[in-house]
Amino acid sequence: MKSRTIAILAREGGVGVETVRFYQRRGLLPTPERWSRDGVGTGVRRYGEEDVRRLRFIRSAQTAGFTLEQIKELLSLDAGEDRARAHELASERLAALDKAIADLVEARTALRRLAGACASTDQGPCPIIAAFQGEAA
Amino acid sequence: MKSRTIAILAREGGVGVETVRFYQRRGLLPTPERWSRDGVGTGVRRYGEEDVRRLRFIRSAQTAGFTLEQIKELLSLDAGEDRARAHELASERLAALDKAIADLVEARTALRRLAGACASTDQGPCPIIAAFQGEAA
DNA sequence: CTAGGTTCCGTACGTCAGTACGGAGTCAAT
DNA sequence: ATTGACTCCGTACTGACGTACGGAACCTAG
Repeated sequence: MKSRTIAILAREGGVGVETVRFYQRRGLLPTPERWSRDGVGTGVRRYGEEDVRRLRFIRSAQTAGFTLEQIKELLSLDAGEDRARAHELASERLAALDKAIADLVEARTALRRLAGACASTDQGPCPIIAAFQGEAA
Repeated sequence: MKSRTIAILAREGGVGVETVRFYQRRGLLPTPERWSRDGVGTGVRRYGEEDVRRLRFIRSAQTAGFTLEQIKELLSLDAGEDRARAHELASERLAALDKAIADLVEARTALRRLAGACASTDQGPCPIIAAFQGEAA
């Protein structure tokens, strides 16, 4: 089972070793006991499938815009029964995500106009500020 | 013309006074000379329409994901002739914007499934981690 | 003319999410 | 058994974007 060293866990999760340690300090990942096969010395910590899944989940949740603090809460909810809270967190984030997407689409429209205005003539200054006026949130 | 105090400029631009000063330090907004109507004392700095426009542009460009450093460059280009550079900056950001939007849409899909999985049953833990597996960039 | 609110300025602090460093201990291969 | 890579741990630093503080100067209303 728990055969991975921290470097392997990090690689499988697509992050750096320092990041794993950072998540442990933040309570997002468990810090297993040190362990040595032959019982000699203090050994190093070893990680299993479950840790890889948690780590990958953290990355996914981050792309959904959750903060590490919120992800920590989601992870704790995963083991518990408080589906109301889980649903609440998800809904809040979903609304924020909708707004973020709308904002970005709007910004893209404004920016396209900038690029267009810039390309439409080929002399003099590019009217950058004008291209943005009245746009975006 | 230049009749606004810094607090008024800040309010019209939708930011705080300290933020205006911060932008000045970063070279995104000009720092006009102090000026007193009656010629007595050193006076305070006054701001006009142009400053409001610049400030609003900064906010818009930020929602388009430009960093303050890039916005500074855009502002300097606005006065100049280097439309090739302006076009380059805009194109780069446009591509980044497209990717960001796609990522967020993907994250939203994953999150919707989470909320759905959570709502589909009403007992036991909400399968949060499972709902995300294999999703998102 | 005085009380209060503002402005000005430098410097310090805050947040979020890491990244880097350095020395001691540990592990795996030769 | 030695070498070289990796682990552990605390602490410090980064970068992007502000926010707060504190004292002196200033401006405005009563």
